[in-house]
Amino acid sequence: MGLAKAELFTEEQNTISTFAKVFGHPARVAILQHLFKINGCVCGDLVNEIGLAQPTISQHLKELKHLGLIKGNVEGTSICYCINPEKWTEMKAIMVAFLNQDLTTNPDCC
Amino acid sequence: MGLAKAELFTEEQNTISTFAKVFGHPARVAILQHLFKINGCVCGDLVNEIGLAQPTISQHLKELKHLGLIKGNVEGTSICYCINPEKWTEMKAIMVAFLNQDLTTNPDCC
DNA sequence: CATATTTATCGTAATATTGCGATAAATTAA
DNA sequence: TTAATTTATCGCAATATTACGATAAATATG
Repeated sequence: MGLAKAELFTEEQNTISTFAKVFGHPARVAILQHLFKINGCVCGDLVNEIGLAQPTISQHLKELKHLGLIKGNVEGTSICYCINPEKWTEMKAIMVAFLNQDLTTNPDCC
Repeated sequence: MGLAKAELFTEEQNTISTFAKVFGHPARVAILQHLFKINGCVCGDLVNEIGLAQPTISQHLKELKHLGLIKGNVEGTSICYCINPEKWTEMKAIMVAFLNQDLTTNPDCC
């Protein structure tokens, strides 16, 4: 049904999957990598950098902004988007904790 | 159109988004956390642990297995699934490198 | 072999995501 | 104000994901 039953899961599990979901499209990964590489950027640059149409890029930016991972400020006729360091750090802590679950105390059972 | 244009992106970007996608559903996050907590498990246990139907759990396990993050061995009438430590470590290195992009050299521009 | 148990697969319905053309909205400049 | 520039939103089509009932497949047990 294309619908995750959020109420079945812990808040942590839902948070992890929400962050993971936004990284689940290569365009958003590319946007974030580009934002890290330069200091802020406008949507127009991204349209050239990535090969997707302007409305599509705008939509991906919206999703990243909705999670707070990027923020945008109006700068004349264009908009300057950049990483939100505080939110990125917060997200990173959650994701790394998930990824760092101890393998050594769970030996291969199979 | 529901279809990511993989050819527009680098192999790294596609790899990151593929791993992220599998973490983009709370049920799969819950399955992995459960597998870390105990030493291997069967699908039946997961059906009780999580509130989803058996075919649904089986489908999620299939996706995790397809990426190599878990492996399953036949054990009588049931199947013992567990984390694949090598693949987990490989995935972790890729994801952590993405998450660890340097924030300090990219000061907030907005 | 027949039955029970466990997991996988099939088929289908409901919902979500992706992509983009058309167009609106916002801002700057002439 | 008008025109140009840039980004956001709308609307739609195509594809993907999620969930699960029904059922098949595999294995163990009597």
